[in-house]
Amino acid sequence: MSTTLASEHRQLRRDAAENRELLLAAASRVFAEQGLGAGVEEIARGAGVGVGTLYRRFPNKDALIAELVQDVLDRMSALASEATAIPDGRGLEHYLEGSSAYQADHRGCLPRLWNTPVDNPALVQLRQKIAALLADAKRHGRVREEITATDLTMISWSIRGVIETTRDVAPEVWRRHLAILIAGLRPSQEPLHHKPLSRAQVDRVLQDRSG
Amino acid sequence: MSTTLASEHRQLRRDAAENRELLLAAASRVFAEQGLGAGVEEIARGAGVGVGTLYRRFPNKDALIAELVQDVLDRMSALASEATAIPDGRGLEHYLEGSSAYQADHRGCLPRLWNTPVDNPALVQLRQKIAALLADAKRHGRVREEITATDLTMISWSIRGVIETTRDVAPEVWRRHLAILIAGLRPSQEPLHHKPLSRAQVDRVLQDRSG
DNA sequence: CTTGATCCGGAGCGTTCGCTCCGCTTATCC
DNA sequence: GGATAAGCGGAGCGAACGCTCCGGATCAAG
Repeated sequence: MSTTLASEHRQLRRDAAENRELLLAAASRVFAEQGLGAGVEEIARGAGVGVGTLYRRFPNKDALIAELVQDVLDRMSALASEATAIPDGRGLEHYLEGSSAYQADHRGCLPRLWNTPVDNPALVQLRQKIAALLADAKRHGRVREEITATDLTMISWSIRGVIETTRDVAPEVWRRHLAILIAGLRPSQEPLHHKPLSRAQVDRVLQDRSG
Repeated sequence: MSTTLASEHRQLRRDAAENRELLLAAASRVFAEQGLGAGVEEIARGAGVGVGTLYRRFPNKDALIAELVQDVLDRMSALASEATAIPDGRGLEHYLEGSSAYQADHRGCLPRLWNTPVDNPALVQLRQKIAALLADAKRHGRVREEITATDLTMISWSIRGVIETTRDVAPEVWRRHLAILIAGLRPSQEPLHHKPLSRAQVDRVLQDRSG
């Protein structure tokens, strides 16, 4: 009863707070291994608690997933920051490889972004970093001018499709697919002929997934 | 009792045979609209019959899906044949666009290929046509030598990911994604650095999906 | 027309999955 | 240590889905 309403949620009993953390850790692990389709029972068992406890800490499965989004965004942001240090406009390629590798190791991590509001500060910040990487790549002539940030989002979705399809048989082929995509980003005589997604459309894709 | 055992399945009563066709037509339509997740009840209703009838004609849902594979393969083959007539090595690009457009209009059509045996004659033939298109594209310098037929399969999976993600918001953006991919296939100074899938790996991906 | 094999509809079974409810336990405060 | 609010496990609910079963309808051969 010591915290004010301003604080996110009221003080939990020590055991309850601990279980909450155990649940988040178990969920992260189970989702990474099995994808978001993993059952709540398995997550609870992984945390050493019952499903009842899970549902006392989180209103539903989606809310539990939403809490994990921050981790993904933080990891992506870290990757983007690392990439910023890379010279000659190669940072963008480095970032695309790193974020794809992360996706490959964490099954449900991209669809997990479903539930984040589009004005999530971490997301906004990540987008800024990616935009900077893109601008740098263009400046060094490694990416053509007509490529937009939304094209990079689309590329993520595309790589996700390859990873999901091939993970069991050839867990590293997405790298070849990414190489082809990167080659497609290079300056070229042939324009692309088709309009990119607008930012609003990307947001709607992310949002529509929640319902 | 007039047909010999050589014929696929014994003579059905007229009403039964008719219902069988109605079910296939309904399944094709419902799967195209809703994807393979559509319930059997809806398919039966679409055909104007009960679920019992569906299960008397087909041992299970997967078998019903498998019967539809032939349609998809036939359509793809037709597209590939059309593409063969296109000059200057542009046939491959035409085929990729056509098959992607077909996927965009028929939700479950690519995962539907799950259930086809890898030695399905129609599949073998389709692969030959695609290989010819690829060779022609290389001959005209529109695609680099290191690209393999399995890369094209991987590209299909990738486009499928984009289509599934964006269909509701921007049903045509997959075209931009494909344009980037095609640009990535063009001759280039930079080699791809990563090995392609082997044919056997592609087959295993298709096969593993059935279980 | 009769007769019997064939086929039909749809209620309902078993399973899976997200989620709730309740009798018992435990941390925390005095 | 005693009181009590908070927390706990897991049986079980309801919905969704693939599939089965059976009493009654229907086609077609004689």
